Amino acid sequence: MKLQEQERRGRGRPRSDQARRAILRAARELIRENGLAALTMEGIAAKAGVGKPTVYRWWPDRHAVAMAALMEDGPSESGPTLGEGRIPRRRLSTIQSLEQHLKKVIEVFAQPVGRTVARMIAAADDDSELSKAFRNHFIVARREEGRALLLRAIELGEIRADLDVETALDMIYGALFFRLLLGHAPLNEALARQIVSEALRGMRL
Amino acid sequence: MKLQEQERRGRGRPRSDQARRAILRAARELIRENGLAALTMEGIAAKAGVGKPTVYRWWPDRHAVAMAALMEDGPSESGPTLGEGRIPRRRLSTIQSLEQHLKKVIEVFAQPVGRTVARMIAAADDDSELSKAFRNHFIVARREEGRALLLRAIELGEIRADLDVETALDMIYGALFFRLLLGHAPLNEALARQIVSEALRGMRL
Amino acid sequence: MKLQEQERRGRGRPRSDQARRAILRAARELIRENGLAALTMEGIAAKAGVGKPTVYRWWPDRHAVAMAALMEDGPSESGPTLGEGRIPRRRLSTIQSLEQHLKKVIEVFAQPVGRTVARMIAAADDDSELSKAFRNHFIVARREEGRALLLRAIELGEIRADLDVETALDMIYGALFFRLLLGHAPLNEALARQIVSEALRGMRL
Amino acid sequence: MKLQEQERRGRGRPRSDQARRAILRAARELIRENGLAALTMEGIAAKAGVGKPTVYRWWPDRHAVAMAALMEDGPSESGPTLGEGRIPRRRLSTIQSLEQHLKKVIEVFAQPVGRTVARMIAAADDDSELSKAFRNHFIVARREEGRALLLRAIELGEIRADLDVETALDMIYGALFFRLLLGHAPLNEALARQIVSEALRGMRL
DNA sequence: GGATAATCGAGACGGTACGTCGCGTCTTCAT
DNA sequence: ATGAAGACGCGACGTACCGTCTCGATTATCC
Repeated sequence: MKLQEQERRGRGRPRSDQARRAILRAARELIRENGLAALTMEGIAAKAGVGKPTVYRWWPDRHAVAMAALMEDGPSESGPTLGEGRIPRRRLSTIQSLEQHLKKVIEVFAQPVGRTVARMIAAADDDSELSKAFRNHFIVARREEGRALLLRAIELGEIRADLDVETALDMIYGALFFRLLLGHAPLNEALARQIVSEALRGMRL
Repeated sequence: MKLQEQERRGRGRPRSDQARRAILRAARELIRENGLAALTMEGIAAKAGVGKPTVYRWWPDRHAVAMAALMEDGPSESGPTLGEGRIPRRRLSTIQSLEQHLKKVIEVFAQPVGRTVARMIAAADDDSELSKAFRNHFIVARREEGRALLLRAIELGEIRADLDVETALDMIYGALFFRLLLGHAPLNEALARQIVSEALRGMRL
Repeated sequence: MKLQEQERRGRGRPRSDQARRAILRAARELIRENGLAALTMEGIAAKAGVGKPTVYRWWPDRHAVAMAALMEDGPSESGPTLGEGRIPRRRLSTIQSLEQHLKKVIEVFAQPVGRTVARMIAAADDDSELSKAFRNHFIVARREEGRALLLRAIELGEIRADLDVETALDMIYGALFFRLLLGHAPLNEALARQIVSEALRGMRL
Repeated sequence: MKLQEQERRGRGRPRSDQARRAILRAARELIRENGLAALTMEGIAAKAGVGKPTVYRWWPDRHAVAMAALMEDGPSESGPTLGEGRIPRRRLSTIQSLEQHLKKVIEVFAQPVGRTVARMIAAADDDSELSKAFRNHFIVARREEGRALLLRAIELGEIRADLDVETALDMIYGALFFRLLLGHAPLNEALARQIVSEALRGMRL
């Protein structure tokens, strides 16, 4: 990261970070107001009080601006649910922590912006760096939290050691994603409990 | 219902089903050739040898045409995997049948059109009848097959009777969907086995 | 004429003169309401409660319908201003009659429909029978009245006998037409007097 | 006025006069090739190698483009027929000059483009600035030449001083217009002589 | 009186052009 | 020499009418 920034240094006057922030702020508000489909580069530039070429200088298309905008203040990190000293403090088992974690994830993604984020991830048909970063920011990071919990649970002997962790994670987070995008059943906190409960029976020693 | 239909009949030139089919055929080919993003109403009309208003007379936007087109000859039904007489013939347990079924689903959705279908489902942010029909056609119908298999398995005593079938189904199919849309891991036949295997341990008596 | 009508007779359902009248009536009202430019075949058919093909069966395009409609109840004939017994009765000289005649013509064409008629005549770039009939109905017929008056004036020795009647008529009616279409000066009754006055000095013995 | 112009300057890319000229040129050629009725905004834009919005940025509709196009190189000015030193040189009386002038006007308007121009003037039912400019360019300017000639003739004692010049001008030019638009009689050079001759008898001392 | 046939209202059809919107690029001026 | 402003070429949008056609229903003449 730092290397990239340093590479950029030296050539000409640095770009106005103020313009960049105005653009992202405008994009964010427009998405909230009218949804992703109604987001246009022209609208962003106009709302940000910025020329269109300035927007294009930073991002190649509206999708990229939207991703950047949502990553800046989208659903916030769910926080350090896995603090070393935290679990003992609350006397939560690792599995209970997983359920708590899933509840938070559900809470975030059940909101309008969360749904937008999920749709953007699903709809993206490219493999640009930004797309990867976006997926990583919103999904993979959470899945990593889940993985850490599962590994810790194995370590602690709460679940069986020969668990296929990757598949288990896809089943857990996939169930959330599936309900969110399909809409065939509610995406509420009860789901967290149900998922953990069902998964647990398969993961028990 | 009948009254409405009767009211509608008899007046004016009837809609040309030939035009309808030509439109869907053109849309299908265009999607296969250039992908969903490059699909335009104008292109569809031109390729179908049809006026633009005729396309709009049938469907409100390109998304709807695409859905209708893919539903007409998208990934075909995976077939009657649960025929009464079939399972004994092949000597497959219900759970083995589920794995076979998942393999077929994966096979279909791993193909380009399958990915397109999945993205369309995920990206749809409306609840129109067509959207529901599309989801039903491609996802819900398969999930129903899965449910039938699980219920049969319960009946036959292959898995525990107090299983939360809905959650289990969301975990199974969600895992597929998740991998397909996130692309963080391959969507291959091995996944079917892994999913069933992991899920099974939780579903055993 | 009768032969043509007899030739037309046949087996099928005869054309509905009621439909014809409804079409012309609708066209007339639409012209009055929104002007000629806003007149459409669809609008006419809808307003007349008639199918489009029925309109096309009678007239080839909207211009033709408009002409037919305006000819049916456009500016009415200015009446028999040249009745043999009428002039003596009113003790008007032929030239005074000409002025009266021009006043009536001006009165008609100064109205909105009159302006529409004039524009239609000017804008027509075809030489169809209907166009000729239209010009004849609204312009030539009046010019003929003028010619009759001039010829009579010559006969009576009110103006010189070697007058170029055709040119004189074009100058008289052309002046009206010119003001109407150019709009550079008012088209009012005073003009009738001015035209006759100026023309007369050139037409006197 | 100057303030408005100054306000407008400096911001943004200036309008391309090259595009403007290409549009007018294309419109002119299309009118000559297929006539006014076949002129479309789309055709103009395509032929000019310009986007449709650019055409609309300059003119509101096809009529306006046509007017602007014809004004740029329509029938050229008939030239300084009333040069101070010219009349004596050619030993033409003012009235003879008027006849010459009318011949030139006739020559121009008897050509296809001249007829188109006349029809456009007649058909225009608005009072936009452009319509006025168009009428002024093609008709009023010539009528002004005629007025100058008549006024000079009065000055020189060639015609009577109490002539109603405006009415006389309308009769003279109206006769041309009338024949052009009605087409009931030829619009040729003989007409110039006839008009002047007939008008003169009324204008003589 | 039944068959035949042209017309009727209705409205979908293949088209053309409309006028607008947004794209991504460019050109100019002010800072 | 950057950045806002905004025009540019382009292409698709969704709509309005065009003039034609295909329906079922109606209304006349002819056999």
